Amino acid sequence: MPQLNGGDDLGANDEMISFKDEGEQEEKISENSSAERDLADVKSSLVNESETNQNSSSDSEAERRPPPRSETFRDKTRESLEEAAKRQDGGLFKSPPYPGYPFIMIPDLTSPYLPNGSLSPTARTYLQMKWPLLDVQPGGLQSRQALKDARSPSPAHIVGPFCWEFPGQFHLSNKVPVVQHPHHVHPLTPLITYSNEHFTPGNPPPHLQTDVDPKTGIPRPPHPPDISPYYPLSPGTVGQIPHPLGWLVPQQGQPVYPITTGGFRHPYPTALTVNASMSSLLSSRFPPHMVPPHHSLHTTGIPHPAIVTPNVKQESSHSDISSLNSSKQTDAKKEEEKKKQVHIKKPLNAFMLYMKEMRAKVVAECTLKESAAINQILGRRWHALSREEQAKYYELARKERQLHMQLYPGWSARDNYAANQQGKRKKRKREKQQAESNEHREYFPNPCLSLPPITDLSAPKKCRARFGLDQQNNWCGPCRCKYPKEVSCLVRA
DNA sequence: GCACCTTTGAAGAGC
DNA sequence: GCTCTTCAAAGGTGC
Repeated sequence: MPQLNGGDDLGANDEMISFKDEGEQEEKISENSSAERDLADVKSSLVNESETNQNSSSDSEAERRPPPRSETFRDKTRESLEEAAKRQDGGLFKSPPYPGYPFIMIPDLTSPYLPNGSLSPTARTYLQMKWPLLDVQPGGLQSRQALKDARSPSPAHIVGPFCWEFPGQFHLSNKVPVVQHPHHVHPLTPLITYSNEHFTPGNPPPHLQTDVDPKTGIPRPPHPPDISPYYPLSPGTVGQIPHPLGWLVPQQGQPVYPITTGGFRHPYPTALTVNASMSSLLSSRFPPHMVPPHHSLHTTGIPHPAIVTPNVKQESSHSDISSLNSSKQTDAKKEEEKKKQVHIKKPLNAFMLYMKEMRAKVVAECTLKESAAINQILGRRWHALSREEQAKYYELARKERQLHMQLYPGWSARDNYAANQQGKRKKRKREKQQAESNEHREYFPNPCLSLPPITDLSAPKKCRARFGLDQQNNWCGPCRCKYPKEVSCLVRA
């Protein structure tokens, strides 16, 4: 975990290891010719090919990316560590780039409208800064439309294929039925100020189909005024699109803040100012597991994508008729829902936030669709990022964790361990690894030498973890010397 | 329908 | 204190 106050590591240790592994892996790949390596080569070449294509299409990025392995990330990390050692002052996070985030940024939008109904200057400035595509003019119809759009757009919305091609769709996760944020974008994403490239006006790539109204021929806004499965709307509130600030800013169409038909009501009540005391107060009265599953509302009344309610598909009917037809099923489902607890997701880490933002871009740049390959590219790009760029994501992730802690004080990552079919996956993985280990043992007397390159380095750690420092006599030979250079070999010496 | 792949990071488990 | 494992996202793939 990056030491937010203690230094400049930013997960540097792990990065060092990972980066080093990657380099060594490439070296070893050239030396070995097993079938697995060949497969890995194929995959790697696929990724490299994609990256090559990206380079041809994006010279600026190619210039930004460090030359392969010569000026390695390891070197950068070493320099940074030395720098941090000199400073001893808390490193990058001494003065976070977003002090008070997100609570300081929000008040500007908590009351985006002036009493006369026009958009407030601050909100206008914010919207224009965040989404230059928006034509936010004071008081005009455009401003209202802009704000309406602004309730949902985000970087991914504007450039990515995930937004308007699959509006209001659900995603069924491998593990738990998950209802996504309507537009597959993290609610904090719009608050990210570290990159403006996604906000650059421009036409989507040709292969990204713009949703065009078949009747008018006019491209529809990225988010059709459809009924959001995440924020169900009553017929009278159709067209009220969720705000881009997601769960941080209560939606106009949300049941928790109903809008009267008489006029425009102040849509952002004081509940918006979620602070620790309030959150703790509410949570003390209403434990997270007691949060009503509908609409993923937190005890504060604010929906959060981390709250996942199972079997919500039936709740997202797109018409009254279908809702009536499904009412019986819904009743039956409700009983099942009661049995199942609300699934609160883990907060996203820095890399996940980075992936979430950059995935659409990579998908657009490359023709790849497989997430596995895309993630490989993103992983390399992540390492290619400068420390300052990474720091922004680390900071954002830190804020997210803090917010998550405030919203769900009693939540623990351990809760989600059990949620995954009682460790079924864990067991399966363990069995798989055990089988692999046994396989290696069959052909190679020393398991550490037989493992693939990356795990080869971790293998000595396994001996240490398996037998402990006290029983080093049980360690295999290479483990004694390879891993604990400073421990085992010194002991033997 | 579900697990897997693939990435990094955070956090819990276990030794 | 260290390593290992799981889970976050994403969507194609295979069984």
